[in-house]
Amino acid sequence: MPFPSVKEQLAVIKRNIVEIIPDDELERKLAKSLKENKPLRIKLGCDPSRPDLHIGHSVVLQKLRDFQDLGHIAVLIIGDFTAMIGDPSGINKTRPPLSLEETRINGKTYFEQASKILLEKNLEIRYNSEWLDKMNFSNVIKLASKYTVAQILERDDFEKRMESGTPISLHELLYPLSQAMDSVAIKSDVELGGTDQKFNLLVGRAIQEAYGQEPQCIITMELLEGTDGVEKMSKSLNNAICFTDSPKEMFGKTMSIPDSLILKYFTLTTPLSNKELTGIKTQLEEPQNNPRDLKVRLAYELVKKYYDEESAEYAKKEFENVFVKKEIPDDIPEYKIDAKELKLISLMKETGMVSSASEAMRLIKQGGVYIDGEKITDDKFVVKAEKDFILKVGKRKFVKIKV
RNA sequence: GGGUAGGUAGCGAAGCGGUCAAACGCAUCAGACUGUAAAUCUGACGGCUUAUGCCUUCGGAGGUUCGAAUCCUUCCCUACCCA
Repeated sequence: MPFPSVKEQLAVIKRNIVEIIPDDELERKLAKSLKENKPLRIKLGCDPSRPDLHIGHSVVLQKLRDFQDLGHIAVLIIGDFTAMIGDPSGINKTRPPLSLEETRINGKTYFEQASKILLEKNLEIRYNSEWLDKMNFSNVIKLASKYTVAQILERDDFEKRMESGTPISLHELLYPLSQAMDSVAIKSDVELGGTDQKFNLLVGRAIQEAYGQEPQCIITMELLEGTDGVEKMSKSLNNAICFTDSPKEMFGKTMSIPDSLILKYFTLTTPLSNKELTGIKTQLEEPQNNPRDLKVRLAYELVKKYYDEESAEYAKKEFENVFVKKEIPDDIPEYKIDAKELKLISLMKETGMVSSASEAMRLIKQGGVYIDGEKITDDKFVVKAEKDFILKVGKRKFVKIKV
């Protein structure tokens, strides 16, 4: 008997989620699957236009994994079709449409990263161009007839954009429907998503019903704020901790999150048990504890999860060295220079530490540039290439200059 | 199809013939203080080997003027109202 009891399953499923809609329906589906010994199909859609996964994504991926562990089928939908069209939603005009090939490549790296969390068994990967690309205009009209303008405009961001007068392209109104078609195509029983996806997920229910299917349950999960502590984590906002970040980066970025997020990060992104989480909560409330120490633990856990214990240990040590003891990190990029003498400004530009000479100048004047630990304040400083040295720019950029 | 209001640096938003590389706010970066936290303070924030200098910017293209983000023509784009 592969499936645990409904009760046991629900206990796992309900951990760290915001909402199940409708609650009792999920229970029924689980009971039925148990009775028929047939796994549920759990859908998660992803956008391959940005192939870098971050720990914000991990929240929902982890939930998908939970379902896998319970014996259900995870259906990962790569939204290559959508990515091919591009998503010129008002603000995001710059996002270029991808070619089919690019979406495949991204889809692949997406999967590679996701496999840090997902199991290979009980996994089905589907590209939505498989069915969406085949729809002709009459199919689209038929689909569009199943939902009303008023219903679509209920969506929060549409409403806001209407109010503020930002443009909404017609095809954007169709996106929720195309996502809903994915649910129809793969006959999903449950769809996962962040709370911001609630609307889209609900449309999925309506459309499945309109196409004569039993509607999926939806499960929404908390969104994770980025390292800035305000905006939701996103690569383009530059506040993301990515799966592909090096252990050191991952550790450092984690250390920079605001205190208020420590518990949330622990809860949503680490495998700690409820009991351990309670312990952390208590510690955070006790004033004699420095929240920094808990962040160190958090950063350690994260690196351990995405790499291993050894990397975590190393990242921690490096962090202590560089930022607490103000020492130079072990491994820093190297750059070889040929000239015997070189203006510091040129060097900074050449090594890519700054993007313009003006910026270099500014940094020097502001006291953010060090050579072998010595602050350089003269913007006309000329580097003499006699021996190797370490150039430090700003808080965390180092380069070793080789002669 | 008709009308109205608009398009300014990463975003928001002033400016409406010279003193505009363009106020202000946010974001960003650096410095101080710290726990690479928050808050706060200081400074920077188009480019140029930093200059009381030059170059490129105010939707696009032309034009008027000694001089244009500011005026004119035209084109493109957006929202709103009417049909």
